[in-house]
Amino acid sequence: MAMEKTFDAATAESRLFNAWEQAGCFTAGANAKPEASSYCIMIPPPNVTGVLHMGHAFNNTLQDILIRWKRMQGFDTLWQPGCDHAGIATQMVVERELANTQQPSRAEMGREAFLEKVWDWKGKSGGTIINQLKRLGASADFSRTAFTMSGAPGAPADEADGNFHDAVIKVFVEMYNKGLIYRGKRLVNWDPHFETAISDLEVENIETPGHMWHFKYPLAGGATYTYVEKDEDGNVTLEETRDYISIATTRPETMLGDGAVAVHPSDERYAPIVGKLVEIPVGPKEHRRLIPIITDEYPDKDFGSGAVKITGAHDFNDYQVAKRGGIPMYRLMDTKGAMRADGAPYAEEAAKAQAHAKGAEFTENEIDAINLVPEELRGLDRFEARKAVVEQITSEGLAVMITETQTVKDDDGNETEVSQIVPFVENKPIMQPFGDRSKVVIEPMLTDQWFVDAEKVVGPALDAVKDGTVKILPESGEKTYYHWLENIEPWCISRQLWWGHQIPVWYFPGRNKDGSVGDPDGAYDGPLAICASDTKELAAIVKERFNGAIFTEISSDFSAPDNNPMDAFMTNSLLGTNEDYSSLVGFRDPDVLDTWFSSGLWPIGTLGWPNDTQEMATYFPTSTLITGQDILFFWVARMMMMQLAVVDQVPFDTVYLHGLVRDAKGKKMSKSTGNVVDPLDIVDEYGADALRFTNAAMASLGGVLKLDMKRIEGYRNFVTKLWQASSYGDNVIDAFSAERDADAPKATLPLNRWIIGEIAKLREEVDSAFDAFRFNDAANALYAFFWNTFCARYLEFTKPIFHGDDQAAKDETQAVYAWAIDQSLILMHPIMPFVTEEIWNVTDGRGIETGDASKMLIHADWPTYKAADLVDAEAEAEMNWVIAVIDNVRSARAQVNVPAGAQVPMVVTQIDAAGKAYWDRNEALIKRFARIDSLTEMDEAPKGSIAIAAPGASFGLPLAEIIDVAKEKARLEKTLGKLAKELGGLRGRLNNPKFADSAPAEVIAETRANLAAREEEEAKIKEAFERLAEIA
RNA sequence: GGGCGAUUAGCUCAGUGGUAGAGCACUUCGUUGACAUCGAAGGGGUCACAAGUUCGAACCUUGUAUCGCCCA
Repeated sequence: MAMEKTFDAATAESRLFNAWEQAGCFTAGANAKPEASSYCIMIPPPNVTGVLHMGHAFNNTLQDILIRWKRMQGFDTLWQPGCDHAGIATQMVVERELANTQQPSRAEMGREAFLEKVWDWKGKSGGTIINQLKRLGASADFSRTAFTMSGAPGAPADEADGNFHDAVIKVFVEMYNKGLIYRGKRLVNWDPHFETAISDLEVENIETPGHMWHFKYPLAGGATYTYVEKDEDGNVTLEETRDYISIATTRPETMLGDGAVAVHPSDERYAPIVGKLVEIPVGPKEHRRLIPIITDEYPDKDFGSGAVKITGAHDFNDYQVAKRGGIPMYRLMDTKGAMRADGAPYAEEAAKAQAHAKGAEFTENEIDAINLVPEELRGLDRFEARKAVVEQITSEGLAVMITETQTVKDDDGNETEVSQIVPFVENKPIMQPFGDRSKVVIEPMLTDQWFVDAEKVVGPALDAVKDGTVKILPESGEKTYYHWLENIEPWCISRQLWWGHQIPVWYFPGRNKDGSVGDPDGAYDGPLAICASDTKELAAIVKERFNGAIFTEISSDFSAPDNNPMDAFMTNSLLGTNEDYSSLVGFRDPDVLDTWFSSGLWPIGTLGWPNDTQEMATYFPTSTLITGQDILFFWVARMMMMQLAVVDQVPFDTVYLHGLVRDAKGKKMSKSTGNVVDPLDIVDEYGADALRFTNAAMASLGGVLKLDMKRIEGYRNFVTKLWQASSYGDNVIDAFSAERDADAPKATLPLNRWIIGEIAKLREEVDSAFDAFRFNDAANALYAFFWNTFCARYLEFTKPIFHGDDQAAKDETQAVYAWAIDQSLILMHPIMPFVTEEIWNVTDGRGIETGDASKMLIHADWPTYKAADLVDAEAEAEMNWVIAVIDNVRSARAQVNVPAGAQVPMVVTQIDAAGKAYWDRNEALIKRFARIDSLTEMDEAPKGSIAIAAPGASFGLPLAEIIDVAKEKARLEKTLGKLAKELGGLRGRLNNPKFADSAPAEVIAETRANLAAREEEEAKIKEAFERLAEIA
């Protein structure tokens, strides 16, 4: 059947994809050879609320290239797709939908009903991004699409069969029992909008306009000191008596929770007052707290006044200082970021804090219970409180004042300078943390959270990369990996959300034997906590531990009416004071696990662990992970730690990291800049193959990814080129009618022997590029081969054969042409699956219409032939000679303005035996493409000829009457100039005795051969130049 | 401030010690029967700078400058 004029990507893509999917081409193990090794890629699970963006398109193109390549090679492949449940993002999406459809809010409907809504939403809309991947041609095993919440309680029937939930819970319980997970009070990123802790990854630090206020903290009891400032040379520039220390802050509202003022130990200005007490200048005057001046390495002497207030509960740096110095950390805000309104009146609370400062013992929880917000600020939003605090301090005269001079114009236009004393407030940009979803300012907050003790599990993850078990590409990624893991922090894994894996820990509040609040064990001041994988296991633990006590659970949804954790407290406390419990009432921790905790188990969780599955046996450890370098820490490192901690094996052997896809100028794509490119728009306009080829060509190791539309257009043209060359084979030379074979046809013509060898070289190049994850090298090799070698040379050179009457030559060339196209399609298929499959199909009706997967290109055998076997050096030398003659003639003609269409005569003055043979065999071809009508042998070229030098031969075009002699002279002079430069370099090297001594023999031989060739060329051109000089 | 990286043709980028490359853009020419989403022929680079190692450096070392990214 004749090929259409052009490739219609829009209709072909969906038709081909459906045919592949229906024929089961993507399923695990499809096209595997018997006894094949396995090759597995885990998709980095996109967010279930996500839509496809360029980053996904790039990332998944690379994965698909590798999978298709390995699948064609006969490996037992699995590309495992799926999504993560994205706790915060999904809750946000569903809550927004509830609001838009006038349904009750999350809080109104309660936890259980809300989760039902989430599952409904997931069923309706959760598959968006996975379906979008199909538009790219992604050949993942969609029948295995996984979800990090599958199998969770409350999951609908179609999500209940997965067991990701079991895996997550089992890992938590095991790590808890091994002491790798603990609960504690620690500073976390708190999102006041969603009222949950969030991970560092979900925080965006953005520079925003802010203010730096300067306040005076008076020394206690009116004490004074001499404050001295010196310049670089030690000269005194300021000396005065002060009764205060000056503090600079961007967050005055946190002053209420200050625990100390810190200065650098080497700061001489404050040395006299270190250890003294200062008064926090806010709050009711009669209850002002006193805090100490301490030393710490953290303050920067040159920043602000050099003195820093320490608010351990609301700042990450201060937290470290407070921990080092044993400074109390007072929490000032509630979960919404408003100033606390709980607790006793301020006077009472301030007294507690002062008592603690003087040495009274308080537990962590007791300190946390202290509310140091004065009555008039309680309940205010933090930004409102900030204004109020600034106002209070300023009105009390405790702001640092400066003189500001302004020029003012009066009504008559006279300018006068007016000075006034104003509070010192610097307007300056400050880095502020924002929640990436909520867009509100993140509040560092001291809260109770669950943590993985990362330090205890980091060792094996470090070793696996250090000893080469796992490779990270590009190599610089390994350095970053070490740096982070060697300085690892505890990992906060609890989130105050409803959508997620609920933490499998139950609390049993009660009363200690001495009557104090505590757990039924009487062990410590928190409630008793028991970790178990489910309530059945929990009941067994309770029964055994408390002499046969029955376990009764109350709901942990304390937002529900009539449900209060105090119920459990009351019930348990009524149960007597000895160990004879008959029943214990507990509730489950309401928090859920960080989504990354489940994503961290993606490799084993998707393969069915903890069950002993065939997939685990076959595909784990997996092979290659391709992901963005921005989640090296958050995901890659955690997968390493968790898989090693849980199954004692690395999750993959190679990690390929890539950067962010940017616009053509290198700017980040963002909605606000308006430079976002939708990959599906590109697919619509240029076809998926063009986008994929662009992605591959951009993917140099460690390279920056700049997406340029011009480039996509160029690769769309390449798709067309491939189509046209195939259509020439089909419609013009009828190459595809005969039977063909995977092996190269027998060929006698040098042209055909040559292209077979070129294909073999290409196959090696493509394989070694893919092996080394150099997708760009593979793409460039394919592009250069097909455009410059196959189309510009081979295809053109077949024309004289089909215009001639040598039937044997025609038959052979048809066979070789068809084979070369087939091989090109195979080698290009991983990068451009659609157009290649379509051509494969229409040139032989193979597979797509019949649904026979074994005849589709996607399951064709990847070739293994070697250049060493298929390259014919003789044929190669001959074709290179022919090409050199044609190129030289064309170039010379163009430069001296011989009309391109003119047929001209040529003379040969000298030619060696090889050259003669080459000429004789390729005369028709050379004449056609060099536009030569005759060749005459002469001893000497006619005066005024154009000189053509070829290896072993000298030609001339006797066109004295047509050409511009001056131009020809200029051309030859230019060539001689270039040659002279090259010759100089080559002779310089060869004449240097040290070069002969130190350089490898092959380099010397190569240099000599090169010199000889250049010298021959120079001699010919000089001769021609002299001949030309004779006539002009 | 700490860590990682970059600087090569007008633009976007390859190039891990042996004659500086590609694509795009540019100039000139072209309705020769695969293809104008094309063809032919060209121009264009002190490889950021400086010093060093080497027979030989875009490439290795050190420093400087500028620019990114990540973490504070």
